[in-house]
Amino acid sequence: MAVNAGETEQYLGIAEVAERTGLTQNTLRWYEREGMFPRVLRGTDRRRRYTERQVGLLRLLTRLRRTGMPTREMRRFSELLADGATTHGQRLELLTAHRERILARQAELRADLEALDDKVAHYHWLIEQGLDCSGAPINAETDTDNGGQ
Amino acid sequence: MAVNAGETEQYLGIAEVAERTGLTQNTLRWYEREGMFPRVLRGTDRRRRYTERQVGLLRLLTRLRRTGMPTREMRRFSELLADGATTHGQRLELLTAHRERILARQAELRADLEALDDKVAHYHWLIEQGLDCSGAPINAETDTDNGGQ
DNA sequence: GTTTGTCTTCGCGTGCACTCCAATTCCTAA
DNA sequence: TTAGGAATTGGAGTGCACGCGAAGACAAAC
Repeated sequence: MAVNAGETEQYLGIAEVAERTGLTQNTLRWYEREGMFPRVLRGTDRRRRYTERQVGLLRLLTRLRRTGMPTREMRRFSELLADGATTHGQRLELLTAHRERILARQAELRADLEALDDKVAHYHWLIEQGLDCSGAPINAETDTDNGGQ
Repeated sequence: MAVNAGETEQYLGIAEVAERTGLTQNTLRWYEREGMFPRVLRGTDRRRRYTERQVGLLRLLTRLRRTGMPTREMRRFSELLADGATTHGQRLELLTAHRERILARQAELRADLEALDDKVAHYHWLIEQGLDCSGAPINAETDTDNGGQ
């Protein structure tokens, strides 16, 4: 430990950032190499020194990725960041477009969950009817179930 | 067309099933080959003949996959189907476990969407303050933004 | 009876998002 | 001064879920 022993203490080493963001060290390096994250400042020992602000950005990126944003869009976002305050509009555009995808995904999930619930209810019903526990009655072909609707 | 010309008409060709399930023909064949779907009956010409019931099952499998079920679990489910009515309990178990995952995913999505909304609001505010459109004022370093709370 | 078109099987190829590795560098502790 | 341990780099490998193309079979159309 004590990555920031001889320095300002306000900078974070990669190990701590990994722990705080849930990303692995490998992923952090890979994001940076591939341009998904702006270049991180290095100390005199060539090691990465993250700021609190950058950890915040990583948390945002984690959420974007987890909600299905492809890496090339994260890259695009990172480029816009590097271009400074003149790109706020474009960043907003990118984020709102992604927001729409999340909403669509939520609707899809809801519908899929509902269908699954119907199926679960159906199985509960079947079991209550005694159609389980190796007392297989009537027909026992390959497609004995997956009922109607 | 006319896959079921010389036969009972109640069977469906792979093309129609692909269209009705949203899966490609490749995926349908692959599911079957890899055991994610029970063996499909063949006609005299060796081609697949699906039943309406199987289309229903495919729709369920599509929902399971779309909601993140790994293929080995779909395989497991398919095996249970082949074992007939004695496995209703195990199928129910598998489906309810997956249901829990969907609920967790929904909660995660909600939280991520909320964070994104905060971010979007932040950018709206920034732009209203005039911090856009190449009139970059104050500081224009690499990390000029992504503010904490 | 040849063409056209759709299907078959088998197996290699692809895209994405990491993940791991080897060789090296640097700081700290003994 | 030496050893240990954590971090660095570039590049190769992995797992998942398909995608795709070749070679051949068969039915209906011409």
